[in-house]
Amino acid sequence: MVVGSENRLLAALPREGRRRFVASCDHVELKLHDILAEAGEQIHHVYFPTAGFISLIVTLDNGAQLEVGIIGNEGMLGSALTLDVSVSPQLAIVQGVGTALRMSAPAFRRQCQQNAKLRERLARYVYVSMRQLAQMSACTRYHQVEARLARRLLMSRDCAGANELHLTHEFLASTLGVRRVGITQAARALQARGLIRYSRGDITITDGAGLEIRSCECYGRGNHMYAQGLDSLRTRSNSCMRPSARGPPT
Amino acid sequence: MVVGSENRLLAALPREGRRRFVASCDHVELKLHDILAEAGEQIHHVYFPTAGFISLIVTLDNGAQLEVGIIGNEGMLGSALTLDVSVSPQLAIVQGVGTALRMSAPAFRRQCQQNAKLRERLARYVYVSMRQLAQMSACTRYHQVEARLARRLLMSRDCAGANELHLTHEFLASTLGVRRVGITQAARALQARGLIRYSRGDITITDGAGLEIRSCECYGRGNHMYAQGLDSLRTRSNSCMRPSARGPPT
DNA sequence: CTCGCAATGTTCGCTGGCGCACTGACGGCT
DNA sequence: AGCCGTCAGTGCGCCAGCGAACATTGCGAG
Repeated sequence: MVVGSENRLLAALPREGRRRFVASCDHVELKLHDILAEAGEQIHHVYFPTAGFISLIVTLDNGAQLEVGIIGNEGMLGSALTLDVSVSPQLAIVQGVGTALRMSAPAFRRQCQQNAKLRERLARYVYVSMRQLAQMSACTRYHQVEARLARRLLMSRDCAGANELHLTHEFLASTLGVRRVGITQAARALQARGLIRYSRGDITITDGAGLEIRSCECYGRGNHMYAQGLDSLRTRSNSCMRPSARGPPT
Repeated sequence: MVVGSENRLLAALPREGRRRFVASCDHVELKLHDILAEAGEQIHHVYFPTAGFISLIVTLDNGAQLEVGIIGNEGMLGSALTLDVSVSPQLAIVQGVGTALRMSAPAFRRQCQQNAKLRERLARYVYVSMRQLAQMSACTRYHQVEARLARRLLMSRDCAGANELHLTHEFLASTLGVRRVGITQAARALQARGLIRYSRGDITITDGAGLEIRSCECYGRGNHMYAQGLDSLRTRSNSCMRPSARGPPT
């Protein structure tokens, strides 16, 4: 398969189990702004993105929203089912066009029951997700807009697998929970340093390494969490805080 | 057993399984500032508080800390083990003196393997924890100090099972990730409304209902999540956002 | 009784981000 | 051509919370 057209959560499964799993899936397109799950509603399908990404969004009573996580080809939407809960914890919206493997909730339950290796992988994924949520909390609290923007752009890049992104200031503002003007300022600062270029919804990362430096530690930590999730968290006692590659683009 | 001396996560287990489970536990005291787990380190024991509570804390590179969750008698410390991961995701410190049932990690793994009902309960708990983390993220981002303080006091009350709390401004500041001065201001505002009284580390909630009104929605939502966790999340499609009682004190 | 310390009260200037409103630029559609 | 919608730039007043001091109070140890 072409690099990037694979879901890395499934890629780590043994060949045979993966074939059976994928055979029960549909290949679907992720269209911009598709709502794949709503907070508190039943989960009908699980999604394993192979390209593009999905935002997980918390909505408060006053209507304020905050992105609490994104799901790219390193993860899945609907992991609550692995916890035997069929209610979606958050709103899930496609924010980066792409494709995904989709499976119905009942079929997914059956696969989980039959496939121990799958269960194990997914349990790890849930664990990593929890760490990410906690890290995001602190990030949102303490880090400044410019650093968070840099982090978010890098994460988008990793999901998209390309340095060219289609993200408007307006959208980035809503995901980071700040004003659009705040993004404009931060983006200009990054552009002034030659790290990105942008125009009318197209953002190009021109210096990924530089952007990492301006981004907050949460980017590296996140990568490291996923990297850990891929190998043995069971036995090791890792120091757990060193950044590492989640897979820079082509 | 005396009300409040029970861990509610275990209380929901069938009588026989619970007896076997508790038989493998030690009864231990939770002493103030005991560190029960460190971020990235091995989990040696799991804890089921029966009184008091444990803070989960994320630490950033610059040393800034933020409490991302608390564990009282509705939960457990070490749930990562149910995900087959033995590395603690966060720092866990006793912030409210009390008692807990403690079990070694290997024994806990065995119990999980043998006891399907236990696994089911714990999976639910992990799910609820994830929702809480996400909610906290948004709360920390958008809600003001006074409302967050009110929420935190109510949560402490529920854990302690009493309206008299022992919490200094300094401590509350660190958990909410704000300055001590911010707590002083917020606490004075709450006291002026006659909702609490405090002096030198002793805080008394004098009007719990009033405090709920001043607190942010996250308090009610949290309670509702736990309440849901106790009954069937599997089949229902709940609207999921109505507050309800998590158990006001005696 | 007194010293020391923990806990709380208070002040002052600062700043990051907010809310709002308006402007300008580009591009697709009719 | 003209229009409209999307996207970005700018200015202005505002405020919650920050950071850093310093003052006060009450309690326990010696």
